[in-house]
Amino acid sequence: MVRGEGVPTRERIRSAASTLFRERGYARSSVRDIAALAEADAALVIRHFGSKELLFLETMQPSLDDEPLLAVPLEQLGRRFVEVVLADADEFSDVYLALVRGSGEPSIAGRLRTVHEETFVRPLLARLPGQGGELRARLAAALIGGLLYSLWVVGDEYLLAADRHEVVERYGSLLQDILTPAA
Amino acid sequence: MVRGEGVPTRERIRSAASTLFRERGYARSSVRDIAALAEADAALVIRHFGSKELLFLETMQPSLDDEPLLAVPLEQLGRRFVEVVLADADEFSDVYLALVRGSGEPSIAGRLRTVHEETFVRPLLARLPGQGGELRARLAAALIGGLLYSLWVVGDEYLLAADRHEVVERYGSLLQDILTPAA
DNA sequence: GTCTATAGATTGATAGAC
DNA sequence: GTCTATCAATCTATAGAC
Repeated sequence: MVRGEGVPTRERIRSAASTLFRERGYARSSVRDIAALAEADAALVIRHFGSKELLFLETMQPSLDDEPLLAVPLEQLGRRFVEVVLADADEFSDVYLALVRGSGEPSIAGRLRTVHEETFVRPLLARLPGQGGELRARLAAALIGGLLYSLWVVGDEYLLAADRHEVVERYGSLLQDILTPAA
Repeated sequence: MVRGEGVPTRERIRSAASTLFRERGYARSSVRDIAALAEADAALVIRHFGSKELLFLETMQPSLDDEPLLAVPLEQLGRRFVEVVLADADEFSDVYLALVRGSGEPSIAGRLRTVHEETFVRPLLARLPGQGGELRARLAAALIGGLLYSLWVVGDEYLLAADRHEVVERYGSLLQDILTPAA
């Protein structure tokens, strides 16, 4: 690592924005703060990305690796989904939290809706064809959201400290119940 | 209704703050906006309530009428809880949404935690004594939160338009499953 | 209790030299 | 591409007259 070398300003700004938005959220991160962290000029932030809002939308794009989800038999999808969500939590939770907390801003609310749709609803819906599938998929997505909400938005310390395998087992089996009802 | 009569300024400010915080959230509601809606002076807002933050905390105190929850047999608590949450949604959802969206602010995050604890976890925990009760109560609270999250934060239009009785039946029976497991 | 006036800081964004 | 300088608006909060 040589000082003055390498990373283009635009990338340094992107990286700094990603860090700050995840740590403090949209409202509490100023363009000046981002510029300072990137060791760049505040004017360049706007110059490169148009506005603070566009910069937020460009950097806050959470994605789950849902490849493993599609590969597993339907009877195991419940536990598997919870497992994947918790496993990717480090990459996923901060960004997701920023979207939830920023969702007072209409454009951010739209992004949250899209992410919820694409990440939670769509993969489930694909596995639940036929009558009643959509309601079950959306209630299942609500259930997933509830776990993230409890862990990352509320910050339930008991759950955060709980044995992960037990949470996967318990909550995953609930999820399984709505995907493939016993009765 | 006679102009110039009646309602004290302090109450007009409180009412205006409640309206604006619920409609726009914490970050997007300014002291000036609140004063304007209350037809009062901006300085009086601070004078009466100390700060914008204290005004928010004083006005945003959601409460569920959990009387019906205590009266019902444990075997019916799942559906009943979902029923109550959805029935009180008009009073409850806006305030809860404001807390979630404002939870980037540490003091608001604390309030959200308290409300989650008192409103969701405590009533369930009271009904689930004995070993493993706390984990079940907290996972159940997560499940409840997930429904509110899907409906009010994400705004899942399919669920919002769905038959309420069916949602109560389906989601309530999931909740029941974690309160009183079949196996 | 209520108001005017304003402090004092911070905000997002732009113009224009280099 | 990068910078200085700054605009113009907004913000919370306070001081002090009435």
